[in-house]
Amino acid sequence: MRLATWNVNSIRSRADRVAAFLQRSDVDVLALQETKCRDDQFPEMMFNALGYEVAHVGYSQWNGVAILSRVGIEDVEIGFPGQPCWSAGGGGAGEVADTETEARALGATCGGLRVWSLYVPNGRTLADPHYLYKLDWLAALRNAGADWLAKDPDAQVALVGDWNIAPQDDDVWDMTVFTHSTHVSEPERAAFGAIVEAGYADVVRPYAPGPGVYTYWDYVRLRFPRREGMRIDFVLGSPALAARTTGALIDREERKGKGASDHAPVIVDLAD
DNA sequence: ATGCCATCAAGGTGATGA
Repeated sequence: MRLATWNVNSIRSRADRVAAFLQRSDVDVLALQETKCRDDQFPEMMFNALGYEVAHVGYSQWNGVAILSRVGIEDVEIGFPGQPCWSAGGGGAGEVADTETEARALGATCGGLRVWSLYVPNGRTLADPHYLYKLDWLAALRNAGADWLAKDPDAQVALVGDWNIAPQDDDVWDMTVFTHSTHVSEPERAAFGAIVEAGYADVVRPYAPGPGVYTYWDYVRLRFPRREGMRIDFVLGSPALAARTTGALIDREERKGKGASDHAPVIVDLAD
């Protein structure tokens, strides 16, 4: 089975590229992030025509996650247990809390594999409330993930998507550029490490070692041709899933040309 | 060995991204 994850930065702008990628790469299950649309706007029929079933959650032009599968989609779950809500404006006396669970996590069982398509909050800046939200979100994900393995240590679980964290210094092209930035801070790296500690291994890195191996390149300042990127998209697998992994790759080709997402797809091959 | 910011909704600009 072939599993992939891709932050597409708008599915409506990228639908043709995604369809071509599915066919070219022979992917069975594809998790998407940043679809940037509501459910009724998702170009589902185009993927149905290629043999894929679609599960999606999106409430507005922000966030949005999906799973496409040609090996079945069962037990679709919007959000993971304990997923924090984003809240703003609710702190002061007399203020009305503005809270919502954002469209950042979608689970589904595809061909016996429990897949979670995840779009971890960006964090914005170290001083921004969104940064604390990001850390809370990751801590809650760790707890949910630990729970799944406590209930079934042999579960085949894939936590995939845009983690918005560069866990190692080699995962950015120049650490000096990221001083006092999000994505590389110790609390973020600790939060990512806690999920690894809970039993979810990066199954891609052994097959795509750095330095200089990235999944994201900013649109500005020739970042891609200059090979100035970040490794922030990951497939973390439970022990049973990691044991099945036979290969992995980051598809840099998809970052090339007009109309590319700023992220490249990450692909994992699993033994049948 | 790629190509010099993109996306959305709303409005003619602002928010978001990492």
